Amino acid sequence: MKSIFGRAVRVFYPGLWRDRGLIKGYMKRDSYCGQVTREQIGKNMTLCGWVASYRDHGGVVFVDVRDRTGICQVVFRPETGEVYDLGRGLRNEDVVIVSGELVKRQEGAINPRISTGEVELIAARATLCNKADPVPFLPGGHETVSEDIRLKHRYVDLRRRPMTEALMFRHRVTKLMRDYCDEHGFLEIETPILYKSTPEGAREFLVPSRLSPGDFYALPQSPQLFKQVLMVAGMDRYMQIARCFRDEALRSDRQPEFTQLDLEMSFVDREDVIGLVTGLIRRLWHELLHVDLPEAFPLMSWREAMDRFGVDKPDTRFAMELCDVSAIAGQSEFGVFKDAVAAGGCVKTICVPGGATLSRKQIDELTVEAKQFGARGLAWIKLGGDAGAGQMGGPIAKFLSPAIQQQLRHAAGGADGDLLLAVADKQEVGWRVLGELRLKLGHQLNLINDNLWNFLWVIDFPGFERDEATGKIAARHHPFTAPLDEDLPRLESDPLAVRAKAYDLVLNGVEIGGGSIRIHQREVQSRIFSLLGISQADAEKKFAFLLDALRFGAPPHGGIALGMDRLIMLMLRRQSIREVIAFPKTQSGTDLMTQAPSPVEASQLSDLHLAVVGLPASGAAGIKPSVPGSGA
RNA sequence: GGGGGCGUAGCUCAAUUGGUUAGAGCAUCGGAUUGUCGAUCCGAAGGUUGCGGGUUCGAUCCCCGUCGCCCUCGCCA
Repeated sequence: MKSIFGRAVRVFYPGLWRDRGLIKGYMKRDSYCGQVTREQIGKNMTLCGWVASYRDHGGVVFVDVRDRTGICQVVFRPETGEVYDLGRGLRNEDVVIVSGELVKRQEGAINPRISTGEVELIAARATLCNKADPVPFLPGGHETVSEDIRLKHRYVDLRRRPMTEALMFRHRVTKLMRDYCDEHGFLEIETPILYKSTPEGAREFLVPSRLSPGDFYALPQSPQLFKQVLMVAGMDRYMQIARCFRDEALRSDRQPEFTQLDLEMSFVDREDVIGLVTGLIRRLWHELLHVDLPEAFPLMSWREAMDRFGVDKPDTRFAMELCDVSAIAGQSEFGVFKDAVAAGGCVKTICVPGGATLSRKQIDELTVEAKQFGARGLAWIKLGGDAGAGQMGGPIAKFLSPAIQQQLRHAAGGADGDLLLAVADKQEVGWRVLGELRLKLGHQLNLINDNLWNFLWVIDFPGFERDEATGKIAARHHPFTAPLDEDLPRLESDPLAVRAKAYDLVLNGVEIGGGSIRIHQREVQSRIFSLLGISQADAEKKFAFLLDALRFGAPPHGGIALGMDRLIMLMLRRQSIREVIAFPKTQSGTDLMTQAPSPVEASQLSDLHLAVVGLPASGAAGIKPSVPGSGA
């Protein structure tokens, strides 16, 4: 059999091993534990791995040996002397090399629960490479170990089957992405990690410069500007599995450093990028999940997404869509509705199927939720129920005439037994509140079919929005996003109505990627800058290199970035991206295994011309608890 | 930065209204055991109840503070 690693690894130190009472012999792995099969019965082979479990019957001893591919049972027999003695001394997570004949298991001793359960290796030679201390938890255990323990001893955690599989799966995803991009003419090009600070958007990690005292690099939030420069440079198509950094609060689907599949293409329009990425996703699902996705994913305008689902990343696996009933509710005698519509706002509803059975307490909880998202209150109407068939119940029903009630019921598509929830407010509040309640209720009422893979492209995003705090116009995506051609004339007259050539890829209500066609004309770029209140001087200062590049021959170009961590999390149906990242950080940005971040030597600080100031009184520079939770 | 949950043996969890020496399973150690596979049986060892303070005759339990982890809102062009 061919060597797995393609080269022999010299690890044989006879003297050392003999001193430790180990078995002599030079053995090189020729098989992986999880890959031994019936067809190999009768062959001699050598396995390497970790002791997953041992069962000592006084005579025969069974040891399950595990490597990243799986588990194989090894049998130690008394007649093998010192090999047997070694075998019966093995404990969990000891590292061993075992050679012997692969045999068919006896009748009745077959274990159908593991793929190698029909065979076993009869140990003829064995080497104990390293005795393991008792591990904090067993990788094969059935109990759920708390996440901080897992993170602290990640090397043990990664031996657990689900984690090993996640990392192997992740490898296949990135491999396939590279292959696909290569087939489509992309070049993989690295971009700098030490980058220039561009204080738009997310907070950046800063890196002090020793050679330029007082100056700083920043870690890139994404390689955005570099990939555009690569297009100007004529590379035509660029891809990178790129690490990105953002110093913002963490969530279960957010890490301070994360990975994107970053793409950029020249001489393309929106449809080209969408088509290419759709093809990539279809390939991934076909080859890795054995699911055939439709040839094209639905396109939905941002406006339609907001009107129907209240969010710009709709989960279309269930209905319960938003319904604007302003025209009807504005005619009613219910002051809250009437006033909201009169003030230029709206009345929106969702119809909760079977929701009439919700208790008053549950509805009150929804109201609390609604207020959290900015609503002043939540109106509710029960259809049918105590009020009688075809009637409406609840505190506001009495303000609604029979005619209005009929129209409402018809518009919202409700039937007896349903619950109407209504928000009367500004349009944005209506979207937000009902969009969030829809998702919450969708989960709560089990309306979501977990087997669906509902992809869609959200397009025609607004290019700009008004910053609530400053009142200024701000770019929604980034200031290099091209507006739709037909909206260009309105850039100055009605900027908030200008739509962008931006697109997001959404899967089951999760944004897994986004991109845009960029501006490649100087004239358009300066109009955008003046709209955003960025002076020529400011623009030069912040983005000089990009503006220069645009002057010296920029092709039309556009691209996209896919969030690798989220994508793989969804493919594997994990609850957190930490389950698909080898060494993730905690919610407070610390690494429990390495204890990063940590204080540094005073000399390191002085080399960098840095001084630590403004720490809380108790925390003098360089002093903090060394081990979490230990109080040490 | 705000809100919430959790913190007891190496791990997963118990512990009556605040009451005697804080228990169990797994892991570890010793012994038995020749077909197990979450092996089984007998025995042993293992604890600053995250840390600090307070209330009390008495605190794992109640109160305050603090640290850590998770969820969530803000935040993430």
